[in-house]
Amino acid sequence: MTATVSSPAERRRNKIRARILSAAERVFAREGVEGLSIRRLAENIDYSPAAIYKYFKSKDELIDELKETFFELILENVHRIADTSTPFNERARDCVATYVMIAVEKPYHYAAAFAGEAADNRVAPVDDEPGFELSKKGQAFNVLRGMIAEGVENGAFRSEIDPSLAAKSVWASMHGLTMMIVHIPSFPALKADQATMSREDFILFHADQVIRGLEMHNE
Amino acid sequence: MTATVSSPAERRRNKIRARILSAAERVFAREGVEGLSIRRLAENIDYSPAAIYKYFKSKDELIDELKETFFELILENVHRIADTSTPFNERARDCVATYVMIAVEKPYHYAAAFAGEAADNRVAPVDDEPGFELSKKGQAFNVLRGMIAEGVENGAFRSEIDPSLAAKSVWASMHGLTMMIVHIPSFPALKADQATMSREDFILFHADQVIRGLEMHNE
DNA sequence: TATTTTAGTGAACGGTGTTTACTTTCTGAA
DNA sequence: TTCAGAAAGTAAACACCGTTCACTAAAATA
Repeated sequence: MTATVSSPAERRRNKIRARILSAAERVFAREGVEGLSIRRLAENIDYSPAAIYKYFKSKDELIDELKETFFELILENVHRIADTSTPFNERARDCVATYVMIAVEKPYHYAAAFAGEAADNRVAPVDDEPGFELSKKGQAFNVLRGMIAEGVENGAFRSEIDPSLAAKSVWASMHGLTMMIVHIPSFPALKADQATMSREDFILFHADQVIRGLEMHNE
Repeated sequence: MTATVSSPAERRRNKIRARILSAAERVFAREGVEGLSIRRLAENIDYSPAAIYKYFKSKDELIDELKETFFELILENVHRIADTSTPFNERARDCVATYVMIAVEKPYHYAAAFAGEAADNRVAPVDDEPGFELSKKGQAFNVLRGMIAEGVENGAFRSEIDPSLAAKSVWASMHGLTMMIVHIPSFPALKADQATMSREDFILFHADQVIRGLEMHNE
């Protein structure tokens, strides 16, 4: 599709860029923003600190790329579950659970992805913006919205539900559990109360609660 | 209760400590951790940077006190709603909504309260630990757990629900919405989709979803 | 080949949290 | 009242940080 008739120079450049990114990824995954310094990174790949700035405008831009790649991973996994043919309610629940499970595998990435004040949180292009490409985060949101719309249509969820609104609410709930686990490593066990449930089971329990909130009540 | 027969020296010391804290609070509320530097704080109260360290062991310890005071505010507000005599389901929903609404009034405080890896997240004292005092955060959690236990008892919530577990799930959902609003200032409006609902209404909608997840289904 | 672009660097700027050695001020007991 | 010891406060330094600038060396282009 995209014709990549890159010159040798360009290919060499991309290679070095990739080396920087992969060194950064390694440090970042282990120690987060705190541990990742330009100077340390430069030493790691045997360049001067200033050299990094020939490849990235700033530390933030570098980290942004790590985050985007990470959300690509989340998106792939959620998509895989969403395209399954298991019963709808179970499938919806597993999507929520999968988001959390993959996300918490790289706690620093996830936390960083939401740390910046006003990252790119678009959800649709405005009119016909030319080169617009939705962020992976935005794409993941759209999968969620589509799934909820499906539930409303097939009668699994309450008919008065607005899929866009509900998707935001569900997303907030997923986000919350993920952040809890990220920031409180022992979660759901709180200090001095015996853990009564494994983390995986708790994630499924939570996902179940979230989906239940959307379902029909016959009251 | 606590006999405060403080010497003049001690009172003077506490006064200065309080002055430091209040200057820190002012800066922190406006600009967060990034904006609050020891040097700037020192200049603000006309002391040398090193002087701060006679009153606080580290910047982190100083900020910890700001966070605890902040959670005291949340706790008070949630308690006030919990002690109301409005119908149970409505009351439960309002507790959740209030937590979020108060929390987002000081975004930097809330974000910081969960930023540190392993803060104090106890929920009960181990056996008879002598001078143990539950953090305000922990106390707020206990209010939530009590309320859910009440719901299970009076039949509003499903009988198989474990209040401790459910409280963690609900807490995660509240936390998630709060974090979303904190990190994405325009939430629930996402870029390039028209905001279809005010923030207050969305918080109530979310709280409602969360409580619904606990309710009986007659399926 | 001559010229322009690019890759890479060392040194500096202005900032950070924290420690250390030092002086001054206050306090509590003989 | 005097005097030892504690406490309050400080200037200067340490070891970092992200970023910029002036510069050289190498490669690409014309």
